[in-house]
Amino acid sequence: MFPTYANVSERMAAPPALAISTVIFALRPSAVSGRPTLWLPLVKRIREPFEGMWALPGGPMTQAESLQDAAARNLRETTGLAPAYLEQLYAFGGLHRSPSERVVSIVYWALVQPTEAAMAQESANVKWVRADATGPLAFDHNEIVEYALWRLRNKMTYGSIAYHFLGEKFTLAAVREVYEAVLNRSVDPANFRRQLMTAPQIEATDEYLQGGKHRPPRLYRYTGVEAGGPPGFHQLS
Amino acid sequence: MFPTYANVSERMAAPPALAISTVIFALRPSAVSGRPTLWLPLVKRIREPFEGMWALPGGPMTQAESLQDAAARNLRETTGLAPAYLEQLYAFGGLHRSPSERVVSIVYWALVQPTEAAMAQESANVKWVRADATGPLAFDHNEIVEYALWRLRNKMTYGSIAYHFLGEKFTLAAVREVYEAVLNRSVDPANFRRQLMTAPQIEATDEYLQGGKHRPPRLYRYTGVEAGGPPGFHQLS
DNA sequence: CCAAAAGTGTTACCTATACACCCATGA
DNA sequence: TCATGGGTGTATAGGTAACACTTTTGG
Repeated sequence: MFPTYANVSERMAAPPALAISTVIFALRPSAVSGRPTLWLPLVKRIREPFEGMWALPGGPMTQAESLQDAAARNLRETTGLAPAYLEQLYAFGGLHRSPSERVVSIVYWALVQPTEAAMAQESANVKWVRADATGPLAFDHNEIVEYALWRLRNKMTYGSIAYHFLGEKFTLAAVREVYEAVLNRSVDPANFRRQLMTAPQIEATDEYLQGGKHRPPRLYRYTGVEAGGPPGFHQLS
Repeated sequence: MFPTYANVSERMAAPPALAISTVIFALRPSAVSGRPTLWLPLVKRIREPFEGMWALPGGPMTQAESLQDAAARNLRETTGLAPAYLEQLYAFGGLHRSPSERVVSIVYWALVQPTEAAMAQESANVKWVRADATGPLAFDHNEIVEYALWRLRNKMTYGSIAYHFLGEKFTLAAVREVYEAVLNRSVDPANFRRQLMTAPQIEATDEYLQGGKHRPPRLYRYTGVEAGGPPGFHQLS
């Protein structure tokens, strides 16, 4: 099963195991308040260590994929969705993350647009939970989720990733609800609207969202690109 | 030398090689203008691939060290200096970064305070170059340096890492010169001074820097901590 | 006294924020 | 018509940038 080494020094020089994990965020209306809240999927561990506990989706790194591709595949297999946003979070490599062997995990975080069908794709081994109430997780995954939340909030405050939670067309109120859900505070609708209007990447359509109880709001479109990385580095591999 | 595998599928499942590299920034007065500029150390490759070319300091990952420790050791061995600032940059894992085998590199970036002695620690296999003129490097190291520069500038604009380039006590003009060197533009001394003064982490001493040609400037001290990570995550492993 | 950097004062402008107000629609 | 969210107007405060000005030292 494992490669054998001729002597001790070769064994010491062997690389740690390498794994990929993903923190996948989606926005879903709360059952109680109806307002959107942050959710993420977990998978149940079916072997030791931490057998039976919930953990972030992930798996061992293979030779044939780039890091980004491995993370995207991981996301697809877990949620059935294509990533609207995918970015590297951090490489975790502490000595005692896993009790059995040394594992270095490269963690990605993603935003997906929750289709009704895909969210229902739960099973005995996959469940979605609120991001702020995951319960105890395997390995150091609680820390990882906390850090991912911090990065998400940080990017949200000045950045334009909010749109990746939404579909092609959206109301400005929907964008505001994304902000409120992620930052966990209320935002003045009037000022928020003006801030978005000054951004050249927001384009008004001539459509209105019908079917609401009140005045139909105008729909807008996001025309920016912003891949999951710093500007000028279109595909960091 | 290399472990052998029983069949093809096991070989495919073998992990990629794992390496650590560091981008080490130091500020040194330019030979021509006298103003401080950004420099970094390179090492000459003594084996294939890219034998004879210059590359970032680095080496294979070992079982016994955390990622942070491995990077710190790497830095010490190359510069002889302790890191004033050390933070993970990115994990690079493209399929064709190395022509021979698949390598995933976890790259750290560091700031050091250049002592005269340490900067002189050059040899046939180690040289310091200006960060904006490294020449062609081995592997994808040119991209990595570019990305590290982008992160450095980004953190500098709002953050407090500038002090890690300096000693314990410094003049406000010295801080300004750090900004100007990194951001590559001039900064208004009057406004810059006021911005720093409002920051509570800057503490005035009652000492003045003597020996200059003009009015002796007051010395200040930095009392913040800011480890190399996001707030609340004191030691991401 | 002069040059030059240290350090202070003043003003214009821009943006975040608070909040009053009108508009359009379903019920 | 009323309730409610969509959308506009406006006054205020705080921060940034530009730049004139005073202070203090070495030569």
